[in-house]
Amino acid sequence: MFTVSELAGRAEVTPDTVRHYVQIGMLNPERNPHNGYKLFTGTDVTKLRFIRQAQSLGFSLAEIGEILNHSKSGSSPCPQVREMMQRRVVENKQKLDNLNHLQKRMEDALESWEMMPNGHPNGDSVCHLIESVTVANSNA
Amino acid sequence: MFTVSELAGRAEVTPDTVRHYVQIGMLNPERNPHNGYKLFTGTDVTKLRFIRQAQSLGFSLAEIGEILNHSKSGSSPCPQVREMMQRRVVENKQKLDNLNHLQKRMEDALESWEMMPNGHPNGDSVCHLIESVTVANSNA
DNA sequence: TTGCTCCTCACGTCACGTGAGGTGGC
DNA sequence: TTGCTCCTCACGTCACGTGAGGTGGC
Repeated sequence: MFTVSELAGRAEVTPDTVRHYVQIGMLNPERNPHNGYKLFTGTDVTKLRFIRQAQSLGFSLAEIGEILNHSKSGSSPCPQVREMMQRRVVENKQKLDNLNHLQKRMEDALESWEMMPNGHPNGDSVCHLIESVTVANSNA
Repeated sequence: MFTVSELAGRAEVTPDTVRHYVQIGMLNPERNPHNGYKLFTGTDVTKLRFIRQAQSLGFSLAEIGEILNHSKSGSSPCPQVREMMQRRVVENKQKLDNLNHLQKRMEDALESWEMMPNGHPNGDSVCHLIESVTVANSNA
């Protein structure tokens, strides 16, 4: 049985992260009846590492929670995971497109600003540099 | 003078966004003494459009607030804006790198999973698909 | 009177980090 | 007794969106 920081060390997270996961129900430790300390098992180590691994693949805690619930019933979460991952790939591609567009707009702006003087603000203008940029249709 | 939704319409934002900006002090309307309604000016339209424009370039409201404060003194915010934009370009490049790495890891994972069977969870494993992926050093 | 808009709280989002105030273990 | 860890609130982060409950304008 491990305490909060023993578990945290084994999965390379902070103790506060462990406490957070307990609070939102991702981890359900027993308690030491003498002092209320949380007590984790080897399975919790596996579970916590799994959570971190899944996060590094871009899954949200909510998604990981679903996978965990599914696997509690003993059935394989794998088909579900394959589907979720496919959705995530598509979403991330969209995000990359947005960020690439943003990057281009920022670089173009910087370049065109090189030739422009510094203006002074008035009621009709705050900073003509920013105002000179073409309006975006989509936010990043 | 414009009401909340008249201003909102002129800058293509929702009335709730306008109220939010008032609450955090980005916009400081006068009040109609008879009913407490917020009253905005043409300068507020310029300002709100500026805020949206800057946001579309990736500036945070806090950064935009700084620019706005600076320009209130009548001095040019432009040199500051050039610097901030350069920082943002670098940061965004970093973010793009992270997301590209994530995308590659996700696509590689999906591909390698095609050959793998669906496993069943136990105390040592939750989903071997996810666990089979190489651990990431940096989170996205 | 109806229907639209306005007003002010105040909570929810996402995944923690960071005090605050107090206690157990060695 | 000291120093480290543990515990439980509870607030802050970012930029709003969304009720809740009530009022003004035409």
